[in-house]
Amino acid sequence: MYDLFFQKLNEKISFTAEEQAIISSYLTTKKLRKKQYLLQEGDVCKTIAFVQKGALRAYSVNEKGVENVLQFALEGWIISDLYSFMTGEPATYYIDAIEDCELLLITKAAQEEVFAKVPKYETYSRMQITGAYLAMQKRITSLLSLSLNERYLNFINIYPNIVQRVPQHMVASYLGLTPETVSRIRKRLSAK
Amino acid sequence: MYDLFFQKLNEKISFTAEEQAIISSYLTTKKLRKKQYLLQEGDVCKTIAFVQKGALRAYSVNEKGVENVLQFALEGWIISDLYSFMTGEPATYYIDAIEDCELLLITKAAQEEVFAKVPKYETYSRMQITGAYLAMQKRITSLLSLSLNERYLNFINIYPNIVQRVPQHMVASYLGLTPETVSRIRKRLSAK
DNA sequence: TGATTTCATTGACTATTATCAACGTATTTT
DNA sequence: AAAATACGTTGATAATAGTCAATGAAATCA
Repeated sequence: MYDLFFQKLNEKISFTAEEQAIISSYLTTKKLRKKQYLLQEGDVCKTIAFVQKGALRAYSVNEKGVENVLQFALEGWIISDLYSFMTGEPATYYIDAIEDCELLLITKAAQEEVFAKVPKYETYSRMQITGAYLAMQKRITSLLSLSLNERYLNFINIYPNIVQRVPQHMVASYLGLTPETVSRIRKRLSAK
Repeated sequence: MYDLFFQKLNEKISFTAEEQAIISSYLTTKKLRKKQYLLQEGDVCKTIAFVQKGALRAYSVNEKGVENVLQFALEGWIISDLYSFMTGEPATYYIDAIEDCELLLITKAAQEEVFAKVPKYETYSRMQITGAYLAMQKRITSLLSLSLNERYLNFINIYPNIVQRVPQHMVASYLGLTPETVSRIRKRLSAK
């Protein structure tokens, strides 16, 4: 049932069967159909979601209605409005399903009980957020120092599976480009 | 001696005097003169540095010799090449002192012993990196969705103290702009 | 203190990408 | 199955920031 979830955990730290049983007891499952929201701006984000199946994105919408994609999540990834989750403040972005999804959810209260009962889970959690921090740092470096061509190439190198499953205009938004520009970059690249 | 350091810790979680004594015993101090390196590209980053006094920056240098500022750190902040620190791989960026600095250092081995002896310190560490992650997320949003004017204004709003202490061309680099562009933005803003 | 280097500003020019609009195709909805 | 919507591509144009170069001021160094 929770195979992928524990596979990911055990890649970083090994958990015993008992520990896994304790953790499991705090998880709930949720299915989302394509285009459904997991979270809407203004709601408080009550859970962190682990993706068992499907694809989601987190995005904000500015005054002019322009969408900015902050994050994608595929199988094995985690997605949440972490600021809202941590503070209880209303969310500043939306999370919705790009494909039909199966998720595992954990609430803040549940997470804290698991931290208390299975300290290794807090270590895992620290390592997980550290990894997310480092990935984000790479993204900033890519935004600051690469040409648009390199930025796109770098992206499809790191996330080949995203490019195949996500509409191009969302990728453009993630990269800070217009859809037209991504289309032209692809054209240039395919000409070579 | 370690006043500022424990002040920062206690803002998030309170530590007893004993706990603070244990943690202290794992810290070392280091002074840096302006322009000295804390870390050079290619070295393994052995420590995380807490800034007691002064200002530093982390930056990478590309093939053309262009510097890209990834991070600033002032009093009370933490700075490190976390990827190198975590993995033991050679650092991909430099850290140097913008002003004379006084630092507290903790090695990876020391950190792990402290995690074992004072579990709360791991909780603190998780919260600290989570905060850094969220700050970085805001920076990405600023890079993706704000006009250059707004980006500069947003920066001086969040970090007024950095603008006063750091050369303008480093701020420009942090914002992904040329020094000329920042100069023109400032001119435009002062005209209003 | 005088010399040297670093830094910020300004102007002229160029390259690049966003914007706007139109079109054809694919996908979704009813 | 037909209609409506969403998506990607292409072209023309405009706006914007980068590049290059020169200057003066400030900070650093010897």
